[in-house]
Amino acid sequence: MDIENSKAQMKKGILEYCILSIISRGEVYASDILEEMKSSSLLVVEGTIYPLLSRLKNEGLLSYNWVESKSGPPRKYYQLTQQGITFMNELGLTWQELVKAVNELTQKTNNQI
Amino acid sequence: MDIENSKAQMKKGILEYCILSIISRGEVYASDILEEMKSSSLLVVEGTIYPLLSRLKNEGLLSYNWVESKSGPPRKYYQLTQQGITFMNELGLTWQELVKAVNELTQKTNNQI
DNA sequence: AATATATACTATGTATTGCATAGTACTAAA
DNA sequence: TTTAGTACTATGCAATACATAGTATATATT
Repeated sequence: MDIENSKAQMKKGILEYCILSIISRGEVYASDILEEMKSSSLLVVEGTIYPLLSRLKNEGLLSYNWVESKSGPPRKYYQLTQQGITFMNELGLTWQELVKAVNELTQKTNNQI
Repeated sequence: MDIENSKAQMKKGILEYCILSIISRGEVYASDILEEMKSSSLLVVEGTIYPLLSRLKNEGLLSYNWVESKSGPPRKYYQLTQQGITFMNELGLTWQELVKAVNELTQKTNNQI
């Protein structure tokens, strides 16, 4: 039985919310997001974030500008669309409800073990 | 863009923890768990819970006794194994760390929007 | 007694998602 | 010109929740 796998499963569903949240603070490109997630101990890798950004863009939650870089190929700087902002706020509510529900459910337990 | 889907994705990774937690309070069978989850606004359905219980049992986190029922076929009453208790506690730690990390990450944001 | 209904568990297939991996393309240093 | 670093793209795999259909048992209804 692998705790690492379960840990990864827990993380899965909230990546979307975290990434929208990071982008909402100001324009960033993929590597900025990777950095930010790493520093929050929510490790993510390239293979995860690029497809996710593409998906969110295709769904109309994000848009981007190409920006030239001095140290390599151009970068996609992402920003939230109006729809993205709305969606992020809904995810925030969902997250809070989830935390509340899980904490209530599991605290009943901890008192008895 | 479907908020319901994202909501479902968030829920995915924590079901395991919730179910172990419920079982740790005392022996229950599948329908008890379904009831408990529903009353915590963490809706789950049969098709989810039966395979999950089987998986956890095969992994050695749960064991069960057959108990006769007056209103239908016999029931599997589950309990945690020692390994299951250990694992549940690890999941609890993981959950708390995750909540902390996500809240810190997203609160930075909310202050600026 | 025979059928219908409710309950409980089983089995199979699907969709979504994170991730591993390999590949392309561009810039700058060596 | 080659090498290293950076940024994005494309493909396939594994894990999980869920939909759906099916099997089996006990009680209720006729």
